[in-house]
Amino acid sequence: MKTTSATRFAILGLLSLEPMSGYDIRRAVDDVLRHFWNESYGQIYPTLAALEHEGLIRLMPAAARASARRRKVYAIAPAGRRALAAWRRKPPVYRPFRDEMLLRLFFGDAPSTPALLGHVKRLRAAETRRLAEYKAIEARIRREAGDHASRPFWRATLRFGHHRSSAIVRWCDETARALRGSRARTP
Amino acid sequence: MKTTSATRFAILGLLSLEPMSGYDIRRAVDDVLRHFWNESYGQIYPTLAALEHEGLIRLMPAAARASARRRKVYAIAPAGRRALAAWRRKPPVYRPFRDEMLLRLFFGDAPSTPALLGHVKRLRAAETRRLAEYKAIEARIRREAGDHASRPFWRATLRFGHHRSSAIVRWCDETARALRGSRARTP
DNA sequence: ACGGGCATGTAATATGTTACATGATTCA
DNA sequence: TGAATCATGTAACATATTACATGCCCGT
Repeated sequence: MKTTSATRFAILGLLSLEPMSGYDIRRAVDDVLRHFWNESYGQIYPTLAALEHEGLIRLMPAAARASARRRKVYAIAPAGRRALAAWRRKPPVYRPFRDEMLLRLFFGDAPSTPALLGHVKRLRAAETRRLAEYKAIEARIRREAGDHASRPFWRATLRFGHHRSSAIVRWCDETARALRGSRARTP
Repeated sequence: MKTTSATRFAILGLLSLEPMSGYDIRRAVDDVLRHFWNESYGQIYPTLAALEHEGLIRLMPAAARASARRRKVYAIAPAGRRALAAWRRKPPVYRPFRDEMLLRLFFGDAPSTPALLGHVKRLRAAETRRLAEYKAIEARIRREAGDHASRPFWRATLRFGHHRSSAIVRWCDETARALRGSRARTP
């Protein structure tokens, strides 16, 4: 394996906060990393097995687990913390991004303009929803992580989302105006 | 094949502008779609074959080709134009995005702060470069596509990049300030 | 004559999602 | 007791990148 994937570090990162099962990790990703990350079970379970094999995480003894269920709770090992720290300092590799909405827009023409305006409108609604979510998360961080050492970092990622979504909303408004205008000029 | 991939439509879209070879398509993607799309030869050539098989594009006769070289130039077929038009109107499927820089930042701590500030600084430089590129492309559109019907659509995608990059630059500045500040407060 | 760009294509590999199989536990 | 949720795992499939193989054509 060549493994340039960040999946293992997302998992290691979450385990650095507290011990978790594969199921917990999935939930944590969906709950807290959602705005800039995602993982599926198909990635999580095999990666967990590999990480344990490499000694970066340890399976906690059943006795120490919260319930009698057959959950498998993993904790990060010292080698895992070191790997995480090293990865954190490494400049992220650039991943070219793809945007299907922009692709549609680029190949737009007069007859498709109403449909494209619909795409823009839906995007605007989605980004507006995100802005509201960010506000809720910010309140939650203030409440639950008042003094946590990670707070400034969590806040920074949140602010990224805020800046990004605000900019997209502004773009949607500008573009709706421009496209309605050009449709009027070119009937 | 289930084929929800937009690759075929990126190719169809480019061929709707003018007939091209696989090599040309790769160059066009890198040249004009670069800011929101990418394709590799490994995708382009097999997709071209499939598209021709389905009758969405046609191989132009060698005689009609610009040079005597063994280039294979494809033109979009009427069925291809129809498929492109139908796709254009379909709301884009949401693809969750992943940002490795934000992932690093989220799992940041005091000792890694200087490295993270480095990531932020490099991102700022990259987005600033993009802004300059957008300006150059805007001038080029004005020059080369003064009256082209696609101009409003091309401009809209460009404006998206502008809004996005500007917002990220602002976030970088804000975040650099915040992280330097919290490093000072938590030594 | 040869280096660089033009040009097509494939194989190996990486990465990821989705759907399914399986079953335990909890609670109304 | 039955539905919802917890929980683990895998197989099939989809998508994409990278590296390689191959060879032509043009200008110096």
